[in-house]
Amino acid sequence: MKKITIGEAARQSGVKVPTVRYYESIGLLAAPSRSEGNQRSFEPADISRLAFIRHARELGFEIEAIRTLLTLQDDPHQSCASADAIAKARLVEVEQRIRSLMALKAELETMVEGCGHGRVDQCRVIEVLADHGQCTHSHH
Amino acid sequence: MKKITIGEAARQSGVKVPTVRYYESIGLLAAPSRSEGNQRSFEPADISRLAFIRHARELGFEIEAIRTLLTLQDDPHQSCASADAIAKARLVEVEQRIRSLMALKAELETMVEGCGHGRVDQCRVIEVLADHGQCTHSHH
DNA sequence: TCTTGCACCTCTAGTCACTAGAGGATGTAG
DNA sequence: CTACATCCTCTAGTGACTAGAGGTGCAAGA
Repeated sequence: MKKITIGEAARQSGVKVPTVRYYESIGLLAAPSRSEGNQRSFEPADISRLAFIRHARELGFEIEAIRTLLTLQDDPHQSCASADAIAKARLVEVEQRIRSLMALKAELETMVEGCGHGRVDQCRVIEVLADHGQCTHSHH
Repeated sequence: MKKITIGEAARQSGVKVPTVRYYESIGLLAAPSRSEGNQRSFEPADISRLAFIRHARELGFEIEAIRTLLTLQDDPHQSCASADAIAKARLVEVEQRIRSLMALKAELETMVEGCGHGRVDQCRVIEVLADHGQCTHSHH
């Protein structure tokens, strides 16, 4: 019976206040009931949902993927094959992203090590950027 | 003396045609001379500059960082300390990003492994998302 | 009771780095 | 000369928010 304000919901879920309103506006969260003075009044289930969304966002899932995941969660008798597929796809993406960031890290290290803190014309940072500019290496 | 069209510049630099125009519009690339019929005519130096930008973008540098890097490149008698600082900051970011992606990968693996391809109410993917939802772990 | 002051409301516009599309002009090969 | 690719400018859209203007609601202290 205690009314949960948007500020409280934000604090408990870790989602910012304007973001909660944004999620409502795009239909990721059902519009909550309102107080006499037109203020949103959330229920505990909304907090869990917001926390779910936040966690999924932190894991890098896109809003549309989260929408699917939430639909699945709303109907627990469905097969979880799609949830599994979404997570697997994300795993592949993440593995790819890690690989390319490792390559990038190596490249940045070469730059930074090579920089003797002299003038720009001897600078490895600029040089590496310019030199590799000609190459056609694959993008993410 | 041979005129380089925007299409040719795009092909040689690996930057797409509309993106070349976009870079010109934000002042990252000087406006090139024009043909009688108002078509852009680039010089070889523009191609190098575009390739430099492309490479830096692939390495995840932001446009404003690239703008600084380009200013530095334009005046090679400056100290390269700022180029070095930019690259170092980026390296720290990348290392952090790799660390959090590794954690994410582990979490996704738990999800996917645990999924017995049954119904949603036994699904690890949904469960992990919902359970960790309550926790307050640091973001990106 | 009044008033201070924070939290809430809606709405629009801005962010970043492009990308897409409309509607029209130019340049080149056959 | 006629296709047709390529070019031009312009506006608007993307994702996932974030910021700000201008106003209302509400709880606590004087």
